[in-house]
Amino acid sequence: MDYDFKAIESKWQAYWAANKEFKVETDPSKPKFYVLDMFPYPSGAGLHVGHPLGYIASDIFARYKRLKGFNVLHPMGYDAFGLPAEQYAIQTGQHPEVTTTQNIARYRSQLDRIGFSYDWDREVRTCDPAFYKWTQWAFLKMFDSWYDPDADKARPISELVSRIESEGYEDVTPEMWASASEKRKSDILMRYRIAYQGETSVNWCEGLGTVLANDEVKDGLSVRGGYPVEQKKMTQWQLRVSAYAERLLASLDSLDWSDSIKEMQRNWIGRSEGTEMVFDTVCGDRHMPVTIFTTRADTVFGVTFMVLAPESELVAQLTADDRRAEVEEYVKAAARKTERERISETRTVTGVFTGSYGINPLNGKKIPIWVSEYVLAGYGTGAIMAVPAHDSRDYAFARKFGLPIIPLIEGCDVSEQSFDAKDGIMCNSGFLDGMAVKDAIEAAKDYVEAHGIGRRKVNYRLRDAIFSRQRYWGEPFPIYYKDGVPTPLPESELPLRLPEISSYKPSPDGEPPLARAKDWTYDGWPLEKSTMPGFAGSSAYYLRYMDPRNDEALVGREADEYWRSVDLYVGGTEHATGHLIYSRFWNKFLYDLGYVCEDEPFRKLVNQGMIQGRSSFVYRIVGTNTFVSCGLKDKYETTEIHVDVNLVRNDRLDTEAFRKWRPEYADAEFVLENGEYVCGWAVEKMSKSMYNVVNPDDICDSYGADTLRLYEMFLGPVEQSKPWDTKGIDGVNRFLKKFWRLFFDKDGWIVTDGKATAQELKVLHKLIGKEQEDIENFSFNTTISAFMIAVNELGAMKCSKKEVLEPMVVLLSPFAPHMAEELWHRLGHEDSVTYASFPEYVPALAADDSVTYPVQFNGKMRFTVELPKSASPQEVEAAVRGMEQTARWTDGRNIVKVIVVPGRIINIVVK
RNA sequence: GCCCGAGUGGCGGAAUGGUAGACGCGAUGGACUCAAAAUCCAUUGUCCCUUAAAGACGUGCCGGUUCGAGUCCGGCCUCGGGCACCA
Repeated sequence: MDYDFKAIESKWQAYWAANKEFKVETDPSKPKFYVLDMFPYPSGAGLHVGHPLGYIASDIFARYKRLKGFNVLHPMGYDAFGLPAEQYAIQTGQHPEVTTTQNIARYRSQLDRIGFSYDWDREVRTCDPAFYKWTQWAFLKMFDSWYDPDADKARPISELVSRIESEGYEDVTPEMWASASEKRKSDILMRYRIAYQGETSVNWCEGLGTVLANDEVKDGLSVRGGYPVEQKKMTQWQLRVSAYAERLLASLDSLDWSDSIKEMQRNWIGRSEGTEMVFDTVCGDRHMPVTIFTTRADTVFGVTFMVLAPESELVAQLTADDRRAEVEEYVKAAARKTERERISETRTVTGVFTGSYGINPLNGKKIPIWVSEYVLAGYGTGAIMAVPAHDSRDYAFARKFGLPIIPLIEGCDVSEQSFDAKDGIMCNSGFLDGMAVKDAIEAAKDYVEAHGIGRRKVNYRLRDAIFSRQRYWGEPFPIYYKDGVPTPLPESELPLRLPEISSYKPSPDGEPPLARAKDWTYDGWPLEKSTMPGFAGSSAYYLRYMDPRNDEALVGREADEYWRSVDLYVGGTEHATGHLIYSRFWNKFLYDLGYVCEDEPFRKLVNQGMIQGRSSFVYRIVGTNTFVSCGLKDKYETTEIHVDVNLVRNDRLDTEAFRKWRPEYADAEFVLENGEYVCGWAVEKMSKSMYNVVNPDDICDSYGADTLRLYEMFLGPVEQSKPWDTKGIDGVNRFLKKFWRLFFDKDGWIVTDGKATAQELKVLHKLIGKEQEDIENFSFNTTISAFMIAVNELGAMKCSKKEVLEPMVVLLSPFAPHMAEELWHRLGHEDSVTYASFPEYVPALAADDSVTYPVQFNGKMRFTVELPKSASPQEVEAAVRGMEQTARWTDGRNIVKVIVVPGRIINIVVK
């Protein structure tokens, strides 16, 4: 009886769906485990074989945890707002919701074929009003909160208001507040709200007609679409993520994430400890204090000039009248440049002198103040003290404009380049002379603080997140403008639904598409016209899965306290500085206000690698329609042409299929080698234009979902990127057939009730031990190898005993659930194998009774000796020393010591 | 430039400091077959050699620690990823 994967897979997929086999409820009697995949954006192209890699891994883990007795939450949904659907809408007039719904249906059918154990009753879609109600709700909470630095957490803004009313806060006095207009009060509170509106320099992308967050821009181009991005001052909604910088950094240590992703987040947060220092400045006869930030307070004696960012407000105030024209010209030129241009012109040093001077607070020296692009307005104070001897950027600037360079470290050579390293002994530095740099930094900080010149300060690179997008297909802001004052919609009005509009383009006067909506008002006042960015909907979706149909709360108390946080999160590294920061921020905010009980959303994170494409090539002889096999192509002048990988198997071209592929190849001729046409290949990104996209549906058709699952895992470690290469898929397919043949021969079912031998039990228990250990370590490829060995051994022993095979089916079920389900039922079970228990591992049954020790002399392998497993290292040594008499082993030399590595090896050191 | 990660057969990849190359693919030979497919068996790192035995050499390069290093340490090289005027 043959393994008929088609019948088996469709049968059990239907059974699982009909019985809602993976439906899960809160069940305090069982321990919980929450396994989550990063939900996909349903693109029009559908899934290729790379997408399910992480899903398969997490599904194996989820199924394993169920067998281990956990109540497993394993949901799936769609990140459904986004650019491609909107751009398609702009081109075709098709409502993005229509496209999105179609794409979701396609994704769903593709996912279903692979046999995932999702609880589909918990599906969420970010574009569903019932879902985005809670995105809007969270925004309102952020609008209605401020970050209290004393409590070090977010608090309701009403607490700040009462504090201002009674005692004032920072520069706001109770009197000021009492007499302030509504507009003025709103402006004051905007400075503190977690979700606030403010003018900043934003990444404006003309090509997309919207602003973008920092993580949506790479190399000066938009990540989506690759359009140029420029800096523009605009008033936008923002999230005060920077208030959480320290907490986001500190709790990274407690997370079970890969070092590389934690490091990426640390770099993105960019904590830097330094000093803020006040320099007095003179512009004509006006004096003005200017604050700078430095991490090298020890180098103040080497300051020879100061630099302001072109965008800094200080520039206008510090420009002398006779320099004004030139400075303004420079500032304008800098503003005109796109981010892209600034990057491409890296290291070309530009700048202009302001005509004013700063006074070094430590030695009273007068130093010129310049403006240059290399100083950023958004970091620190937008002004720096320049120490050319010990900072490479200051050095380049000083060289270009002929400014003095004063070395501060004994023996350093600054004739060719600056000395940036923080080691050596200080000189030319007054009271710091003779100190080591590290001590001097601290001494200088102490001095500066003691003399009221400045204070210690920690700066972060992490910026607040720009939260407005000038687009249609996103969550509308629950905000309206009453007399021009941003006012939150009452919670009872949520969700605020996206209005229907006639065209998805920006309005003729350059406003976002929502400006086209009829009657986009609340209570007679205009509603906010921008929408939220892509990361809004994905920031708390993991919480919604816990309680997806709750109309009263994002997540109910009971569900939250049971499921708490995600135990295992699987997804790609591309979200390291976007989604994974925003989600952590969002979660910490909700935690501060008591809406969730865990401070961190994702306990353990596994980043699956990318599956690249493996493109195939044919070689056409120039000017002909004749194609030459790869090995012979050097004998002709040829052009390399991508050929659809689905026409190629094991690098051999199906020439008939090739002729039918395209009309122009219908009469193609071939020059073969050994009767075959061999294709060339290269690893490239999987994409339509390279004809290297492999659809999982095709693999399911020809090999089955179980083979696909096994093969994707067998390809190598989950975390590693690798090209998809169908070569080798026969191996795992063969394994499944062999497994099947333990149960069936050509006449049918052959499983017997006989008692298992010690040998057979050893094979079984070795596998149980190995699988348990490997799955916990997320090492699935080695488990599959162990499985292959076990099946080969059982096959060789002709073992068809139920006592052995039944646990084998359970062991197989996380990997090849369809086959396991079929066999499980044939073994007489009524229930799904989902409810089986993971077989108990008995190490004694897996153990060998004797061990073959390799014996080495001075590390050189000489012979082996077989000793009982139970022998202690001392007994092993005694046994070996007992053999010492056999002199030829030691060549007349004496044994110095015998090293016994238990269970492993014996090494005899001779001299 | 800075910060991570990785370099192992023809290929994908295994190896708590302990017989490197598990497992799979591919290849070669064989069995079964009229034949093919499927299946099964054997061989498969390199060199030396007619073959075998036995040996020598082998985990990017150079050095070190150790009885013993793919693994640990120091210095390079190459590739991949992230950040990039962050003072």
